[in-house]
Amino acid sequence: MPRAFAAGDDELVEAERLIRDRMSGLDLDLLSLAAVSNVFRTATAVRNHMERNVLKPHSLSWSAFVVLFVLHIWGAKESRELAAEAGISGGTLTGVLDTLERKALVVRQPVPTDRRRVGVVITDAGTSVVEEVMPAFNREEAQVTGGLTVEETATLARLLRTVLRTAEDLGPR
Amino acid sequence: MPRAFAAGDDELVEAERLIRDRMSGLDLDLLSLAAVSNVFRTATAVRNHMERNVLKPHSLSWSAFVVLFVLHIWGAKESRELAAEAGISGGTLTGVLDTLERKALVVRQPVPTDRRRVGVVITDAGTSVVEEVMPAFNREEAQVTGGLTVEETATLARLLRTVLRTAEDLGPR
DNA sequence: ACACTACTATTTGGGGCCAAACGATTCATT
DNA sequence: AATGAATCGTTTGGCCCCAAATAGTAGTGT
Repeated sequence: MPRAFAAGDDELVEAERLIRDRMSGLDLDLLSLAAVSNVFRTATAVRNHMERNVLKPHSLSWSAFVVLFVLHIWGAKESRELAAEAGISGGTLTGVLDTLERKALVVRQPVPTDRRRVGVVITDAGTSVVEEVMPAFNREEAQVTGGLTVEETATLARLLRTVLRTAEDLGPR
Repeated sequence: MPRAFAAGDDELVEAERLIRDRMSGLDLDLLSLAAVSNVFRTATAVRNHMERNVLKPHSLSWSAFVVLFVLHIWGAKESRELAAEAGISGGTLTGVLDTLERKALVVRQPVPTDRRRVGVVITDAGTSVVEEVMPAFNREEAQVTGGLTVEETATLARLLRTVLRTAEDLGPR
């Protein structure tokens, strides 16, 4: 929803004219600005849409669903890997797991061989939730990409993967 | 960073095989799943990169910077529009403005004609920050899109804009 | 055995985020 | 003028988020 960096491809909207004017002295790469901005704008819009229409009815946060999804795919995971897989920090995962465990969608299990580590297992209730939410989720995904052809959708995924790799390889530095 | 929905175009990674297996009964549209997932993954990775390498040195949050940027472009804005432009809720903006005002980067001003409304003006210090951060920000944007040709970058922006429009038009329902 | 180092999940502190409730103000109808 | 609805920014409550500090555990070398 942020209109801040609004920028299409051909159509030059008022916002971008303004940006160009106000930033003229700064010698910016407006093309990459538009692309990256649209990544954020799109992600925000789609995520809001998903949270409101799919997740909220189940009282699930985004991260909670991702964690549940990962567990459903992989069966069980230890905290450490789970956080990496879900793309959140360890400290955040602790809170998310607290919430999920309170709802009995997930269970923490001590690892016998190493008392530092904690295993996480999805419960039957948790599995039910994923299997109920996932199709609805995917239905919305198909909706939001409905304006693209199949080829365009594939292209979009490919181009994004390239950017993703670059960003990850760039690292924190 | 979330590897959860990892999915490229041609290369079938382990994660997607697993997803296909575990979700085979659910009849999912894996193409739109891959595209949408990559939007999130890319947004998260790039945003993390930006926050760590560009924003954090200035002790700025993502939203704080967007708000500052909007104000720099438009000069001054009222709360209501500012929130819409920055893509955050009114309640969130209140907090962000508190933070920005505490740092003297922004000032709240009463609107004479309507005592419900509040105008927000960027200070000289705030302007300096934007003009200092923006080029660095854009440099990183150019970096992360460095793996794409100019045509591909433009295509990416265009495809995303289509998805963005669709998602916004879909609305909350 | 002992210290040292490295790793684990958790806690802490400071924000950010939203929806819903709230109080103040304005507008519309009467 | 007065009442009622609409609109504004803020507050509240609950969750998410991270980085840094912490406590507990395991491994390593001496």
